Amino acid sequence: MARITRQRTAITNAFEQAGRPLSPLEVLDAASAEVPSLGQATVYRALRAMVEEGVLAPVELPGEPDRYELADAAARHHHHFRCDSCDRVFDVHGCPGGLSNLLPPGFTMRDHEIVLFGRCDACAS
Amino acid sequence: MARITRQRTAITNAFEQAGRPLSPLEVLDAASAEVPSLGQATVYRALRAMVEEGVLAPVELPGEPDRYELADAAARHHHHFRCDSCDRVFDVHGCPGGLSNLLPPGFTMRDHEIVLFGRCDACAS
DNA sequence: CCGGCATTGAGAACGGGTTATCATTCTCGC
DNA sequence: GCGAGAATGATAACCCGTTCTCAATGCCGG
Repeated sequence: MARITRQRTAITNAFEQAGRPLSPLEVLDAASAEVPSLGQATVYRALRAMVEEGVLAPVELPGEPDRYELADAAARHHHHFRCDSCDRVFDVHGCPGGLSNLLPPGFTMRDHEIVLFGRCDACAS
Repeated sequence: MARITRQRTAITNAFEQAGRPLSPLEVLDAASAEVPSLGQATVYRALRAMVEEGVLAPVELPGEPDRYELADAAARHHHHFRCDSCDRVFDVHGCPGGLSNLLPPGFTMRDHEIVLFGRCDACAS
């Protein structure tokens, strides 16, 4: 995984232009505009490689296939919003905090995840 | 789905004794103590029927198969804790609130989910 | 206590997301 | 510009949770 190919460039562009977590299929759709012959095997290979390289971070939501987002975006603590209508996922910045107060006695918290569900701005209208 | 069988009774007992969300396999393990011949098809059938009857509610967490919990427990707003060590899921009562403040402009929130990760009391020691 | 028929259980089949295969194509060091 | 070998793409295969199949079992109304 060292060579810079048209396919990898198109995949990277897809993430930079989207600015939100993308599923493998969304990546395929977006990058296909740039490289029409793009196959899903290539997308999966690239995603895996980019996660190993630390360029992408996986985003997993309940009951759905993994999505991915650029690691530098993931580095800033944030959560996710999933639109009921278009199924797209968006980053949500900020965090209510105080979650450790909810823990039962004897439990210790390492991390937490918050997912909001509703309608995005495009679908709300 | 009208008959009361040993299998269904054992499955119901498993939930009442556990007091936490159970995966189909956890249900199979627990109820097998009471009905050794229990098959997984029966567990899946019973879970589906009980969800349709409104007795159970599904609990979905990122990257894992669905779990289920008694509907009356689910009726009270709560969230979930997943132990890194034993993979069990527990209910967590309470909610930080104020999540709608995190929404980007134009977005509307219908619901939210919070999952805490860490070690349960049994695994912390 | 019978008998109809819903339920069960073992195993096969399914479905979707993901990964492997392998001949072909393309990148890039030289 | 060459050539080694990495990357690609079409397709088959895989994984694993879930559902189906069907003969055997067992619940329960009468």
